Amino acid sequence: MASINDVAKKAGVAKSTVSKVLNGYRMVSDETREKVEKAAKELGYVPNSFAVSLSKKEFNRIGLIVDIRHNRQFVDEIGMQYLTGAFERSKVYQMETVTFFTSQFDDMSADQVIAYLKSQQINGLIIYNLSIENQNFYQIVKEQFFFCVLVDSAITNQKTSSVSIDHEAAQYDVAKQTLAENFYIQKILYIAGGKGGYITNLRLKGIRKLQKEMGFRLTIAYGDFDEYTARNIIFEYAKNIDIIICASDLMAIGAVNALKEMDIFRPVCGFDGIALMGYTKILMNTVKQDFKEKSMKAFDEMKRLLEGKHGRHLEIPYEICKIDYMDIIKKYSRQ
Amino acid sequence: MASINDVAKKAGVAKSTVSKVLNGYRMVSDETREKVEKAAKELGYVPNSFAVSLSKKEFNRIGLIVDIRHNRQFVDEIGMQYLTGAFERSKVYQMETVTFFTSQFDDMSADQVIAYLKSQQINGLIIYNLSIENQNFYQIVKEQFFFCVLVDSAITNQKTSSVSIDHEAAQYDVAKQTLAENFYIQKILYIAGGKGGYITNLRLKGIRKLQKEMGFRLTIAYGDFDEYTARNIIFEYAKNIDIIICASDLMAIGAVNALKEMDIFRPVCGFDGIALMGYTKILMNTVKQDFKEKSMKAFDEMKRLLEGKHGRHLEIPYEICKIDYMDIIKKYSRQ
DNA sequence: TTGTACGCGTTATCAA
DNA sequence: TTGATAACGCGTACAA
Repeated sequence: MASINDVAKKAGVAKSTVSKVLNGYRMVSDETREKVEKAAKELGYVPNSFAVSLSKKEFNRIGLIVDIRHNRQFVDEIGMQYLTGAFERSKVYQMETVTFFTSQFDDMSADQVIAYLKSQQINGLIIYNLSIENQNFYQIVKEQFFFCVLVDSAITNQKTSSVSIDHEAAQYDVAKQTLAENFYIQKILYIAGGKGGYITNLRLKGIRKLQKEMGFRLTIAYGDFDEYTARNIIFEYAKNIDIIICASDLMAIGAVNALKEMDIFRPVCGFDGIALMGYTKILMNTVKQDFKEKSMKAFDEMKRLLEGKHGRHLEIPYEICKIDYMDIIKKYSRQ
Repeated sequence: MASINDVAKKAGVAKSTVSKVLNGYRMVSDETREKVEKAAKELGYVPNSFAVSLSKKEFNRIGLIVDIRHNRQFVDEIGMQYLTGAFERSKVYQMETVTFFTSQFDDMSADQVIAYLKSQQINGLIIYNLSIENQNFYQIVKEQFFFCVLVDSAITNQKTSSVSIDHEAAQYDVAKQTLAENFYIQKILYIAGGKGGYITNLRLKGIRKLQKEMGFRLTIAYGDFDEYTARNIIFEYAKNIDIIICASDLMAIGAVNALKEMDIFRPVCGFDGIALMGYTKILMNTVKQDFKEKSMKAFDEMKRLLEGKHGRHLEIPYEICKIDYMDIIKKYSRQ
């Protein structure tokens, strides 16, 4: 790899001059500029970004933390959209990005994680779907070791922003709509996420608010965002229930499939609007979010934090709809 | 951020001594070792990886190139598994990894891509599912600008290895098995991938080999690995066909759904073994690969190349099976 | 066993 | 307008 010294030698100038030319300083004669540019081109010179960072004392790298431990299909699809959104923005802002899956940190303490990230010169973290069990990152966020943007969690502090939809309102809306489409509803089964989880509690608040308004009987079970668990919950409760509201599409899919096996019908609604829903061929209400858009917003917010602004909460829109198979395959078709 | 100088000052030793202690040199007295370790700990010292690289002249970063332009669901699921596999290995080998989606490079020339990657100090590329249309990366691989490992393509040269299953044999096997399960098969429709694609041609070879052996009538259509396209192909051809062999699960899913709409039954088989298949509730033969395992093998191979070994082709095993919904949700359940 | 001095590739300052 | 030189943080011969 040709270095700036090689270019300088070839062009017959000092390396500081090369640096000036290549960084667009204006106080250079056209003659030397041409000499330098020619030499650089011929040598295929590309500046060493490590040396640039070192010299400029700028080490701005953003870590993308994707929680990949569970919710396989769910996370697959959403995670990929998160990444594409972030990558797109990182290119625009010329900020370097490093991707991590939380599973990489499973056997580390918080201190070790911090040391590891710092050694990689990371000073900003975008954390997607931080789950309550992830003690390490909760601590990292709280103690403000890095600038953080949380997607779908909602801690904010001086160095931390959060980006998410209004989970409470969304859960309220999707449930209400589903109820409106069905008559004689008395008993509702709500399959929540993980017990004690932040998002889980917000969504629970939404369903409770609706309960207060409409006065149905509410049974709550925790499905842990897990399809298989939701399935078993259905087997246990569904017979004496009129309708099932799920805190995620994946659990809703598990629920519908269990109902089919029981050979009974109950209306079900989900949450997230994942494409997988289309493949089940079941048209049910769900809360659709634009994950890529959300991720781009998160990146914008990171930039703001890096510029010294104070952390804040950002809300993004959602939509109640049904996911249709044909829409999905057409949307992603190459035709 | 504390630097090595700060540690040295605090410990009252020279920075070279600090370096020696922290890098495990043995020729240090216990006394100074303790002093240094204490100081480092108190300051929360973490070496600057940029400076380390610069000093050691080691810039080993591996770029992971994921082709994300199309095959949405397909790529979602598989891409994520590729990434987890690579990340796992990168941690073991202590090699830094940078993730790219090909869409980031869409508006760049090959030279620009090379310059960009080089400026990021990348000298190894693991390229997943390089499609024939991706001229840039084909050129990059061929002209050997970086050490490359191709997953599911098969160029090899001095600096390039490839890792894949035996596509020809796999296509042959899955088709043969599917035929064996059905009688009176005369006319076969083969929905291939992209015209002229490397993998597409290999799989075509497999089906043609079977045709020679068994003597059925073979119709070939190009589905472009696209579900929607496969669907339309079915509408056009399926009536006069006994069985449908697809070069990907996604196309197979599109095919089955189209058949259902036509209200006719035809045996179908797929290729890849993706989890999505389970959600369609259609039990069909497919070629199952372990994508994570494949990605780890690719990383191992990259390490080999970096050590100066010659590029080569690596074959990994596959399995003919049916993807069952219950297996899938149990496998990924947290219970 | 410890410290000095240099080099890695770059930018920035200041003198020429 | 250009060039020498000092940083940036670290590793490492080599000298002490």
